[in-house]
Amino acid sequence: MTFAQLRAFATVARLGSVSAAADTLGVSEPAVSAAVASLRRDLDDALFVRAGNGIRLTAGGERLAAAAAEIIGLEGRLRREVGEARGERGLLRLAVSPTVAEYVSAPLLDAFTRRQPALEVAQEVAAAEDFGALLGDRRADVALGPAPPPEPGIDVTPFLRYRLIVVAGPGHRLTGVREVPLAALRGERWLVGPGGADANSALHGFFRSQGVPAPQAGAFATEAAAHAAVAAGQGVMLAIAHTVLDQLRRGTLVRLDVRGTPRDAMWHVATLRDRLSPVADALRRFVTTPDATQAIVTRPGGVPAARFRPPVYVTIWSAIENS
Amino acid sequence: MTFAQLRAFATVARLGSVSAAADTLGVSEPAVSAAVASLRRDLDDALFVRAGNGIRLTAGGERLAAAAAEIIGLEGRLRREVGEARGERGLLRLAVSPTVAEYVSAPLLDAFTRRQPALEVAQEVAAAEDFGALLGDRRADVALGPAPPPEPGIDVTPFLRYRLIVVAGPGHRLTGVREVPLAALRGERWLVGPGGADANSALHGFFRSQGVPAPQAGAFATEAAAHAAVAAGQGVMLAIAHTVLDQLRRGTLVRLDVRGTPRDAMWHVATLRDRLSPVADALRRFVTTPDATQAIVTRPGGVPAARFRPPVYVTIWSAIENS
DNA sequence: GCGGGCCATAACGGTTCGCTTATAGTGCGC
DNA sequence: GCGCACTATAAGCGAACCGTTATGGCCCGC
Repeated sequence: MTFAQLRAFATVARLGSVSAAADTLGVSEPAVSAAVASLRRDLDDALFVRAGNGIRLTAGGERLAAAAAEIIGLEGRLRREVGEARGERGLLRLAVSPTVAEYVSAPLLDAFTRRQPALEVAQEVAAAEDFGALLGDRRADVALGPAPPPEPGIDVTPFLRYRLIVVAGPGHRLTGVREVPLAALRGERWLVGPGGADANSALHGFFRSQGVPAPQAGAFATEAAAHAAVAAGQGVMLAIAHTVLDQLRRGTLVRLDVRGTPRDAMWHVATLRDRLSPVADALRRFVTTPDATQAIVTRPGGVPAARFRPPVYVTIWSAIENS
Repeated sequence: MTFAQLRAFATVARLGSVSAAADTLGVSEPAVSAAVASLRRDLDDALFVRAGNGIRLTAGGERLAAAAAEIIGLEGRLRREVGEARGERGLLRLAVSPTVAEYVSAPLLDAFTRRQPALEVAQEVAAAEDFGALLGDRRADVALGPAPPPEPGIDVTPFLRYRLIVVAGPGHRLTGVREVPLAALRGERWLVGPGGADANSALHGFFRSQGVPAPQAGAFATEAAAHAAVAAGQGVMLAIAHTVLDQLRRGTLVRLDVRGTPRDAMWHVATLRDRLSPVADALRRFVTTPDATQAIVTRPGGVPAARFRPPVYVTIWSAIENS
């Protein structure tokens, strides 16, 4: 499999014709046909079949078309980035957990980049289990989130304590009751944000610690959307205290005094132990400063839109295992 | 540039040594050295320099390492996906705008996949301008969001009307005032969600329509977080009415009767005009049904976490332009 | 039925790749 | 200063790649 072959197939898939692809690529038709034949052999899939006066992609061909376009796009980005790297400003690549992406990284980076003007920051959202792989493959310089599993060569230090509390809508029947046992909430609908589906989420950990099997939760695309649903009385939720402070103060959410809460947890910063770039090291040291904590906890009215870059979600596939 | 060369360089970057990389790759040291030399020539960058008893990546080398790991990971995913495509259940690839990702796609897909059990859905978040490229490159079967710019071969049809209103925190000085001119809100802090930074966001369109230059907005990682900040009195915002219905009813947000609002807008579904897969066509038809509208507007308590897959953000690079 | 469009295969040459072994250059530490 | 560890280059060889022209098979439409 080569880039040229992928480009040939992507063009065929896009135009729906081998000869048209050969035309736009500026080569003869058998050249494209040979590229496809090579991919067919390599991937053991017909990729497309003739269908009357045209072709129809197989299921494998559909997926190859998508992946080929993505890979070719990445190759272009690669050339651009390496070309632009000469004498350019630094690039800091951050891996963050979904919750950090939603509540921590924007104010944190806003504060950090004010101190480091000529700096470009790219964010990727990933699960904490993948932080080690991302750092090891140099896809990220710094990772922020729950503590990843320990790994040789990876340095993990806590930087911010947060508390998890159970919140519900106003007027909940258990409002004001002290030391509610978790079992008393049986039958409640538990709501979670985007990271809540997997087995080592905060919710699962909390239930495990209380010896109660984890409930079937309702998932929302963001934590804040789950907060709003809880405020509307659609369920209860294990929330990060400082993200719901305003709502608690205004009474749109109420805290339930569930046994086992408040539950303390820490966000961690993970980096490679050695060969750390200066910017990465600066961020690693910055996150533990009071300034950083201040920026995160007293979240202001959003960061200036011009300085805001939404994070990018990624899926991790180990880079080395592939033949 | 070949996959083998990228794999060689990624291994060098990960291990910080050419000979160690040769060792783990099971080849001689000059083989790896030659691969690196070829990349150096190709990209016109030293990639790494010897630094005492080891190597140090250049800025270009850092970026290449990250991109190489990503490309190689993609190649592995490609092989897996094509291999698994045989006789498997269908795959529906969806491109959605940030707002659709936050408020529309989860309930919509939950309702849709109940009718189509053996279906896997992958979501990518992108700007509406890129919908055409994503569909053309076969990276997406269906796109949902604001109307993308018209393009030959792309079919765009509206499927859901929504209204934009201006909301503020309770007790805002302009509460109850009729027909507030936009100019009267000068000095207000405008808050936006993740899509609000670019020039053809809803906020920019609204200000343009009123002949007022767009303000410097405060950006949040999610729309819901911006709602919460508005409720806390940190600013005003142009919100999608049905996403703040509960808050308006409870009085945690109030609507300001700004001239030009409510402003109607439509979400559109975009597909290729021909060669549409059966599932894609089914979804295209489903989104306009009352069932779909119902599922979106009366957003329930989140979709079951087991059925939830967070969307993936992507950056678009045209696949064909690269040499 | 037959021409024409379209894709697949064959045969072949020039180039690059990927690997080897051998050897030269470079910087660190004793 | 010299050995040592590490990287870079050279030379050579087989395989794969990328392109061409020529030709065959298949399906559609006149």
